[in-house]
Amino acid sequence: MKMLTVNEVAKLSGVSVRALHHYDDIGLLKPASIGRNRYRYYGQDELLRLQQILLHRELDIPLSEIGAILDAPKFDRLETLHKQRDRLAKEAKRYARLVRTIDRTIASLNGDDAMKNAELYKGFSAEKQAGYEKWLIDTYGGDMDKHVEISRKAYAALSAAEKARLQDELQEVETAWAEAMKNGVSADSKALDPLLARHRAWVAVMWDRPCPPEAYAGLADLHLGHPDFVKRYETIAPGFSDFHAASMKAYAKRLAG
Amino acid sequence: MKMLTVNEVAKLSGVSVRALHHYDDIGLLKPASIGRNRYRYYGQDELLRLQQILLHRELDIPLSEIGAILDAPKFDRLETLHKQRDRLAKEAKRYARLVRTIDRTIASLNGDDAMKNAELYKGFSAEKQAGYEKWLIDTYGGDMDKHVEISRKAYAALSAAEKARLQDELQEVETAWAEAMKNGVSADSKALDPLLARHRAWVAVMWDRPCPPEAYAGLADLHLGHPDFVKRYETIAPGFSDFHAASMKAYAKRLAG
DNA sequence: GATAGTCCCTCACGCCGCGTGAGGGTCAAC
DNA sequence: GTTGACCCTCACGCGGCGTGAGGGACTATC
Repeated sequence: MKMLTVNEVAKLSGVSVRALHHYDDIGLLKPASIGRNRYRYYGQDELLRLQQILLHRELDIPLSEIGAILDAPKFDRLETLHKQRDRLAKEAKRYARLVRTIDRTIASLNGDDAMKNAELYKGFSAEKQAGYEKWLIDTYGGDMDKHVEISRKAYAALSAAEKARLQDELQEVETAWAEAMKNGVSADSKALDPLLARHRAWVAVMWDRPCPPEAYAGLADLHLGHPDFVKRYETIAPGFSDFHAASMKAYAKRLAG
Repeated sequence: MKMLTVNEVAKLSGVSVRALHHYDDIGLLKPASIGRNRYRYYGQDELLRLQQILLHRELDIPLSEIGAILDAPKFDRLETLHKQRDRLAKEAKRYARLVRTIDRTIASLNGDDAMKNAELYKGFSAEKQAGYEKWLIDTYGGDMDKHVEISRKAYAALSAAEKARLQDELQEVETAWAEAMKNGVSADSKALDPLLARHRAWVAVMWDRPCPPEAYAGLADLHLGHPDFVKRYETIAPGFSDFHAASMKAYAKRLAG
C-alpha cells in the first residue's frame, strides 16, 4: 500500500503542510501511521477523509464541527446538510442584500432613489408619464390610458413579499447581464437569451400585459433616450446602457425573425 | 451638548462595550473627550462615525481598512464602494453555488441524479412511458411516438456541459420558487411569472417542442399524480409539490386567458 | 454619611485556523 | 560524505473581539 508524506498529500489536495499538522494536532485527520522518524504517513482512507473535510470547510463549517459531522452516522449527515443549506442560503441572501444596499447607496449618491427606480421601469413616474404615454401612443396608437391605469393598480395590489421578489428578480438579471458584458459576451450573442427572456417576462409583469418583440425593442430605444435610464445603467457598469439596449434589440430581432 | 458613556452608545448602536474599547485602542473610534475619571464620552460626530463603521463592518471589511476608508476623501469612497460591490457580488455567487452543490448532493442522496431528473421531466422513464403516452394521447390524440423519439434523440445530442447547464437552470428555478413559497407569495401571484416563464421554457427544451398552456397545466396534474414527482418536490420543501402544481396551473390560466 | 448597586476603568488571556519562522533531524542521490 | 530537499517540534502572531479579574466612580436610598 502506497503511503504518502505530508508534502505529497499537500500537493494532491491543495492544502498546506501546516494545515495537515494542525488537523493532526486537533485530531481531525490523523495519519494512517507514524514512522520511527516521526514522519506522518497517509493512506487512501485519509485522502478520502481529507476530501470530505475540505468540502465541509468550503461551507465555512468550524473544524470541530466537521469532525463531529464526519464521525456521526450517515443518516445524521443528511439533516446536517439541510441545515447547512439553509445557513448558506441565508448567507447568500445576506450578501445579495448587501450588494443591493450598496447599489442603492451608489444610486442615491447619484441622486436616484429606489422608488424612482420602480417608477422608472413602470414608466409612470409623475413627471415622465406624459412623455412616456406620448411615446406609447405614437408607437402603438390607440388608447393607452386604460393600460396605464390597469398596470398601476396591478402593481399596487402586489404584496410586499411579491414586490421584493420582483425587485430581486430584476437585480439578479441586471447583475448577470452586466457580468456577461464584463466577460466579453457580445450584445447579440444567443448566450444572453435566457437572461433576456427573464427580463422580458419581468417587463411584462410590470406592465401587466404581454411585451411583444417590437415593444421590447422600442423599450430599448426609450431607455437610450431617457437620461434617467442611462444613468441607472451606467451606475451598474460603465457602458452598460448601450450594451443593455443593443442586446434587447438583438433579442427582439431574433424573436421576430 | 449631550455626551454619552460607553454603555449608552453600546445600547444605541448595538455594538458591545468591549468593541468600543477595542475601537478606541486601535484608533478607529476615539471618544470625543475623556473625563478625569478616565471615562470615555462620545458625542454626535462619534455616533455618526460609528454608524459608518458598522455599515462597513457588515461588508466584512477589516477594521484597519475601514479606518483608512473613513479618513479618505469622499470621491475615493465611491470607488471603494464599487470595489466592495464586486467583491460582495462574488461572495454572493460563491454561496449561491455552494447552495446548488448541496442541493445536488441532497438530491443525489435521494437517488435523484441528473439523468433521472431529465427522464422524469421528459416523462420517458421506462416504467412510466406507457402511462404518460397514454395520457398524452388521450389528451391530444394523434401520433405521439414521433415526438417521443425526437425528444429522446434531441436530449441525447446535448453535450455534457449543456446537460449540466440545464440541470442548473432547473435547480435555480426550483430553489427560487420554493423560496417564494416560504416567503408567503401566493401560488397564483403574478410575481411568479418570470420564474414560471423560465420553467416553461425549460420544459419546452426538455420536450424539444413548444409547451402550450394546456400542456403546461396538464403537466401540473401529471406531477401531482406521480409519487416520484411529489417526493422530489417535497424534498425541496414541505408543501412544495402542491404549491408547484397550483402555480403552474394558475400561470397556464393567465397565459390562456 | 454609610451602604448597595450599577456603572466605569485597565490589564490580560482565550478563541480559530492556520502562516511563518527558528532550530534541528532524516532521506535520497551523487 | 556532502548536498539539498524534505521532515519534525515548538512557539509566536493575526483579527476582532468575549470574558473574566481586580479595583475605582457614580447615584440612590436609608
